[in-house]
Amino acid sequence: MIRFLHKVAKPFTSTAQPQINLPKHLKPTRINLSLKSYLKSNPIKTILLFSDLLKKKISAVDSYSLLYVIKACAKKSLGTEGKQTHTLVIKLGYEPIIFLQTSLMDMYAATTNVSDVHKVFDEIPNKNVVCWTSLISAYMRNQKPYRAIEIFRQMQMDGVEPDQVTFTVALSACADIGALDKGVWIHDLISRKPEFSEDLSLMNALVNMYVKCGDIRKAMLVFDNIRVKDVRTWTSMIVGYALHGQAEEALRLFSALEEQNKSRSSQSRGTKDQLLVPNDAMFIGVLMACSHAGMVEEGKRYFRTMIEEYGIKPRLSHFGCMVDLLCRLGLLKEAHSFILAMPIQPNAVIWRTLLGASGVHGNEELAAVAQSKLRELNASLVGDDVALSNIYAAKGMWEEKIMLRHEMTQRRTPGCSSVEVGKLHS
DNA sequence: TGCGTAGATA
Repeated sequence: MIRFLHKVAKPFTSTAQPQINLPKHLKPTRINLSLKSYLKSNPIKTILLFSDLLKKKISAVDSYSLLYVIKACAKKSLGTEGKQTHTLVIKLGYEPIIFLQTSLMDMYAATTNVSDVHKVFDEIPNKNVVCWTSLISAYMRNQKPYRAIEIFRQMQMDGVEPDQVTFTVALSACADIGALDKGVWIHDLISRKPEFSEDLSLMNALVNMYVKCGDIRKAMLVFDNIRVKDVRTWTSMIVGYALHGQAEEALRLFSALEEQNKSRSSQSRGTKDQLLVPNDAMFIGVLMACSHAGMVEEGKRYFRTMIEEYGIKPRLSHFGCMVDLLCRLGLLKEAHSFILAMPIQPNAVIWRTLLGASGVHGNEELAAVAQSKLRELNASLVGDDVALSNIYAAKGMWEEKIMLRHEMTQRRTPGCSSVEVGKLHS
C-alpha cells in the first residue's frame, strides 16, 4: 500500500474545510503532464510520483494531479489508495470539481462496490449527464442491468438528456436482459439525433442489442447502415448469426471480411490501418458457428487458420468451442484427447461439456472421468452428479448409481434458491 | 481534466 496520509479519514462524511482556492491552474503543469503520461504506460509510477509530490511540494497538487492519480488507482484496482485520494480531494477543497467526482465514481466502480459509487453520486449537487452515465455504467460493471435501466429512466425523469455514451451503456443493459422493447425505444430516441449515427461505439452497441434480443434481421439492417465498421461491428454480427443457428451466414460474413481485407491490401500499400484483422473474439464467433452447425472439419480448419495465419494464441474459450464442437457430434474420445493435449489447464466449463455430451451419447466411462475432474477442480455442481447418476440409470448400472447417490448425500450442502420479485432488482 | 460497444458449456 502506498500511503499518502497518516490517517485515512472517511471520505464520504468528511467535514474538512477547503484549504486551497479554486481554480489553481488553468493549464496542466509540467509535473501533471508527467503524471498523465505515466498513466498509460505505468500507472503505479503515476501514484508514486504523486506520493512524492505530496511529500515535497503539496502546493503543486491541483485538480489535474488528483484526477490522474484517481485514474491510476482505478486502472490498477487500488481501492485503499483511491480512498486516500478521495480524502485528499476533500481535504484540499477540490470537491466542487465535477470531473473529479465522476472519476472517483469510476474508481470506486473498479475497486470497491456500487454503493460507494452511489454515495459519491448522491453527494454531487448538480448532477450532469456524465455523472448519471457513470452511475449507470457502474451498475453495469457490477452485473446489475435491471438497476442500470431503472437509473437510466430516473435520469430522464430528472430532465437530464442522455448523450451517446448514456445510450451505449443503456443498450448494453437491454442486451444483457434481452429487453427488446426497451432497446427499440432507445433506438427510436437515437434516430432523432442524426449525428449519433456517426458514433461507432453506439452503433456497435445497437447491433449487439438486436443480436442478443433475438432480432437478427434488425441487427443486420443496422450493420448494413454502418458506413465505417470496425472489428467489433463484424464480431457482433458474426456471433449474432452463430447464436441463432445461422452458421452459414456467420461464416459468409467472416469470408466477406477476409475478402475485403484482401482487396484493400492489394489496392494500395499505405492502407494497412484500414484492414480489419480478425482477432480472438471474432474467432470465438466463427468457432461457435461451426459448433452450432456441426461443421467439424471447418471448425478444425478455422482453429488452425487462427493460430497459423493470424498468429492468435488460443485461449480457454477457443479450446472450449472446439471441445463443444467435437462433443456435439459425439466425437467424445477425440474431445477427450483434445482436452488432454491442451497446453493450458482445462476448466470446469470444458469438463462439464464433456460430461453433458457423455450423458447424451451414453458414454459412462468418459462421464466418470469428467466427473472426477470436476471434483478435482472443486467445481462440481449437484447437477453434475445427477447427470452421471442418470447415465448409470439409463445403462442399468444400479450399483454405481446407488454408490454415487450415497456419495452425494454425504457431500451434500444445503440447497439455496432465489426468486426475483418484480423486475427491478438483479 | 470526467461516462461507452464484441467473446465457449448446460
